[in-house]
Amino acid sequence: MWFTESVTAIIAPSEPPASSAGGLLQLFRDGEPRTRAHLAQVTGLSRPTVAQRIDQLIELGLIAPVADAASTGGRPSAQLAFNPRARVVLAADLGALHARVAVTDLRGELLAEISTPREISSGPEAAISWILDSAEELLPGLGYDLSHVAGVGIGVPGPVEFSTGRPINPPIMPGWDRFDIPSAIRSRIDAPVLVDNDVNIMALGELATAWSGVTDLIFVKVASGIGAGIVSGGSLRRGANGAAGDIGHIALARAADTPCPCGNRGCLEAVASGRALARALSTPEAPLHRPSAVVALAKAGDVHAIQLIRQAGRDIGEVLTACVSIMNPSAIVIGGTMAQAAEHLVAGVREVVYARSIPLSTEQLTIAPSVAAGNAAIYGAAQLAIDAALAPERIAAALGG
Amino acid sequence: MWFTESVTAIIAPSEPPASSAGGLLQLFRDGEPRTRAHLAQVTGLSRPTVAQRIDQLIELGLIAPVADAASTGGRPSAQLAFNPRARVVLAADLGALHARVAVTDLRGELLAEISTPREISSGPEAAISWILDSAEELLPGLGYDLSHVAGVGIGVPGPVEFSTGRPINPPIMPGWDRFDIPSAIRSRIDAPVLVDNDVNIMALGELATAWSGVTDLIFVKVASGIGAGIVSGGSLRRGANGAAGDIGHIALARAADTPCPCGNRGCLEAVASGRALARALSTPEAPLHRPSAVVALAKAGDVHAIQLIRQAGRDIGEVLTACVSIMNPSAIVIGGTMAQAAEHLVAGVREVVYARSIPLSTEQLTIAPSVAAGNAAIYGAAQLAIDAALAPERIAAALGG
DNA sequence: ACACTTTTGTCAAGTATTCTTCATAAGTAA
DNA sequence: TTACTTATGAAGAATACTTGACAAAAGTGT
Repeated sequence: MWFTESVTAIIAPSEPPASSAGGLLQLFRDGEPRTRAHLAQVTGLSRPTVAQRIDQLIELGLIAPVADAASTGGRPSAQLAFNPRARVVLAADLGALHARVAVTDLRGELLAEISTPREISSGPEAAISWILDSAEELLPGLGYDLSHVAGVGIGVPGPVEFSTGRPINPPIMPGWDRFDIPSAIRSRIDAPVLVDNDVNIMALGELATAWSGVTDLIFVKVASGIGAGIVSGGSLRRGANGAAGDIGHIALARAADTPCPCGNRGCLEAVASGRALARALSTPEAPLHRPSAVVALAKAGDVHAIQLIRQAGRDIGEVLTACVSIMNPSAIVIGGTMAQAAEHLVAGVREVVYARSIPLSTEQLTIAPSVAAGNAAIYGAAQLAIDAALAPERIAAALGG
Repeated sequence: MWFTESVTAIIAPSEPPASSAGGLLQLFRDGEPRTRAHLAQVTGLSRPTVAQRIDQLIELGLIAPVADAASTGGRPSAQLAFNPRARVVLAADLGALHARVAVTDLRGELLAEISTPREISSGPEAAISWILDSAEELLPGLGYDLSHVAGVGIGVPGPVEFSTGRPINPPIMPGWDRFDIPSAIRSRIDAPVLVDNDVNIMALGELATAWSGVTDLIFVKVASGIGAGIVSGGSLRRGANGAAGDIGHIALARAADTPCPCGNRGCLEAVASGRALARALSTPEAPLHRPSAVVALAKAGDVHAIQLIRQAGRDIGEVLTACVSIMNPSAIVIGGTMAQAAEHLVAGVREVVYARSIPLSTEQLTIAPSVAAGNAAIYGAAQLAIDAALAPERIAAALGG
């Protein structure tokens, strides 16, 4: 059954020919301008055909002429380039205690955003309304309205069934269980809506921002908790239940006796998360509640805080060594609140990973702090939306309708 | 650069339209017979178009008419089915001390095979010759010759650069480093040649044999050493250096002080592999050299051996718990020599994995001994060859030439 | 200013592919 | 046997793509 369906999807005519206008558009997504002659050459299509496809894309506004190329002795080629401002996408990052909505262009460039403290526990209806209202607030100033939104990407702090966009038993999102987020959004926006958990979204954002060309990457978010987004073979791996990358609850020898809120003992998260560090640094006189407080101490030069962060890096490195052996990635990126003290954290991770792994696995391995940093989630959400919005089948539909 | 190239590949005309004859063939690979009308419906193509494609496939012999379907009141539909005997593939499994070659049909059914003790250390030229000579010995009896070989799949006991089919720094394959296996085979067989390490091949074999429909599976080979083949999102993940799945050298708390031949201490393999168990059970009077000897003891009811195997299962389970958290597979399959004592090994694995993992990850997780067992490698090699042989672009080429 | 080069854009014709239509074949039910 | 149903196969119509050609555009060099 699955087989029949999946293969049907491959050969169904709804899937446009790979060399359609949509396929041509993919070539432009790197932002490089191209001439029609060049396109005809690389695609193998004839010039009239390319010209016709290009006309369609110009019609949609997705491609626009730019300054001509330098002449090579005769008439200079007219150059065409992707027009990322033809439409916009909505990117939303919902955290436990904050929310952020951004409008980006089709390259993922941030055009405007609203960020506010906001509790996810106030429920899905309110959150979705807030996203949509924020969008309607931001768009006019940019010269757009809801009808220009080509896609919506949303990150939430919990597990999500990606195919339906519904949170599944999220521990910190009361009222969200199996709530149909895409339908709620689509009541006011006619565009694809993609929902994923925040860590996956951040992995995508980091990948798009700083690691284009990398096909195997692990993004580790170290904040209150610890999680990872796994990119393998060029795309995000979500696993059978969308639970892939949940490295916070892998057992750590050093943590054997420490209880973890998950019910087990010895989880990585129980000793190396921002929450754990905050607790360890708390004194009755000066209790610390947030991971950011730990970072602040470290930045202020507090030796104890720095030592603890470094040790947390080692602990995380211990678990990442297993990840490296299993996945053999070419990059490990450390993000999340605690990565604001990245130097100490990354140093600890490197120390352990390079010491423990077999040479073949670390030969091409880079371990680095997140480049996208605080913007990883919003960039990732935008990326998810853009990929859906510019998929060839969607372009074909736009031309057909 | 990478981007341009990969997208070019997508839209290049050499890539046949998804609805080509080759695409149609994929529908038949499940073995179910189908009518032309049904095909037209599921593909969205018109009946004459389907008929023409089918004619091409019949021409190639890949599709053949079978008994008509029951009439539904009028003329009964002619049914068509995949003809797995149109051609054959060669599957080879080279181990450290044995070698095996099989001829299978295009469904992976074993038609004939040769198996022999053979040292991989005798070098690549001799091994390749042996494979080819064996093929020429087996094929005539089946009514085929080398020209009917549509693909060759080879498993070797070491890391391989899959894209080129060359072993890379293999520890136990002296003389094979960077040897171009596909070229050597192609000197006598004009067909795609795929080479991969034995564990990956076994994972594919197991997947094809017993887990069709499963997209996320971890196959663990427990023999002299310990390794895993990772299937995620429906295909094998090899990682950045082809080193993915190397779980034998993940650190294990219980093994902290045990030295491992890899140079590190505390590797899983150092305490839970067949080699380690054989050493642990050896006495000066009765030294054990092979994992199979350990299995034999267990089968004979030796309590100490059984206890050790069970503990090895727990140790492996410890590492697999990390794998489960990272990949969230829906199946873990235990294979390799030691899996001949599967009940004890799997019991140990289950004990730890189900105890340690978070519920969401284990919700749909099956842990089971290999079904393909001793045939996993040869089935996997066949599968690799078949997939390459029946790829749409190859069908298109066959029709074009 | 003028000839030359090179690219673009477009048109007409030719080819290949796919769809539509219709006659025919092969069964069932009365 | 006859009427009816359904699948098949072939011919013609429609569509999409390619080829080749050519005029126009926009540069360079004299």
